[in-house]
Amino acid sequence: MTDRSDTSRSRRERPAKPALTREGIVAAAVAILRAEGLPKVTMRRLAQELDTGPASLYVYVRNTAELHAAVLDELLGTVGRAPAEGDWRERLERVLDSYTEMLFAHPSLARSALSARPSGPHYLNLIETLLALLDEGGVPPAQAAWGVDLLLQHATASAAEHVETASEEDWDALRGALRGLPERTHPRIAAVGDSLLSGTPEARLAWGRRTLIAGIERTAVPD
Amino acid sequence: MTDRSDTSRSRRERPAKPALTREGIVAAAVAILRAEGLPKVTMRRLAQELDTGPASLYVYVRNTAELHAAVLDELLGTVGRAPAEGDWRERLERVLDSYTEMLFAHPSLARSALSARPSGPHYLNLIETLLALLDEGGVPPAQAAWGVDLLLQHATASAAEHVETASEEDWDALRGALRGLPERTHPRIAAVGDSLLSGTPEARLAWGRRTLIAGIERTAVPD
DNA sequence: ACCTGAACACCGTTCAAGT
DNA sequence: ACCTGAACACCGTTCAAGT
Repeated sequence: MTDRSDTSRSRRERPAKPALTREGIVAAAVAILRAEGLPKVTMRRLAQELDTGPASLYVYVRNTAELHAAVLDELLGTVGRAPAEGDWRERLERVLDSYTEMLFAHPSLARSALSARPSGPHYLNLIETLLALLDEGGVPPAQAAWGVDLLLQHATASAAEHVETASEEDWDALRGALRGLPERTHPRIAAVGDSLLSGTPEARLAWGRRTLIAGIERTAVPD
Repeated sequence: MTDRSDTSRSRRERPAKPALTREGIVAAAVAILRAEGLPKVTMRRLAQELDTGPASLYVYVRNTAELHAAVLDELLGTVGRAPAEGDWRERLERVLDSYTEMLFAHPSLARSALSARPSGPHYLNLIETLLALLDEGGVPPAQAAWGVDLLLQHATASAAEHVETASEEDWDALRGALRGLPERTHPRIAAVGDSLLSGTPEARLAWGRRTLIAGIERTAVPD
């Protein structure tokens, strides 16, 4: 079944092995991400894919976190620019939607994006686009700046929540716990019923976004 | 220097070794968390602390994720209840503050809380408290239910952003990238200047919270 | 039922040595 | 300067065997 055996080892049949450069490394990392997910994008696995040892990668990449950040910015390339039609609200939501969709496809990347502040060119383009849309909507600059952070955090965190770490069982556990609570000790939970868990991810995401925008429009930043 | 050598190995000088029960395991995990942070709270390290092999822990804990969730709920015990004084807004902010403070002290726990939906008793108490405060503020139940999720996500994500993974360098990188952008291609970023990175974490957190609450108060949930 | 030693299948990162 | 083999110091989880 396994074919990394002796007989096939020396045949050169690996298709399009990327060069050992930063670009080639990132390209190979994206390929592994697409095929098997971020947890498999490890230094060792990547080195194997590039027919070298893990130590070689450290010439081009500081560490695993930086590698993951580079992968994120690469995927962000598909998101950047704003759509041309609709009023600013619609367009804002569409840009955020495209960012979110990308992250929903790779939740573990969202997770890493939360702690490793991205600063790649595609990320900067996204910020520029969002700022322009909020400006068009008449949101004061300082408020818009902090607002962009909040909107991106919301999208990123929502995606990160979907890493598939037995999370179906977590949900069942929470659902069960909520239903089993006596009204006497937890009256408000009983009162809201299933609302705590209702709605599709998309519906909750859209509501969250509208809620954030409504707040951003009317909450001034401190001096 | 190292004293896990032969001579000291058989002396029993470990203070207050917790019993091999779920409670004892969680207690030991919390102790390691407090002393050395979540990354050190591993099955192997924990087993070592409890003078046993890692395999023994699997009788009481399904896997590492479940262990971390149990640790989170344990620490959540210090947060639960609402303060008695002030109007609902002040009290809401204080409860969220106490939740946030705990997570800021353990950012990696926040990170794991984002993907492993908590469902422990202390977490349920926190939800109940937040729902009661929003109800007191006149927020419709369904809106409050989704709002609680948004508020907790904001607090958790903000804490998770602070995992110390060379993040000082990330910040510098972002700051430098923002400053180096030509006004021609990125006019809005140039226009908002330092606003994108301004403010203390506390100030941004407080603004985010007020922004969220303002939005939650006036954004209806879809039917 | 509970506990364990040993094994399987991995990790990130560093460093001395080579080219 | 770039690249590497080998090592160091770890991981989570399973399983057959013991009590």
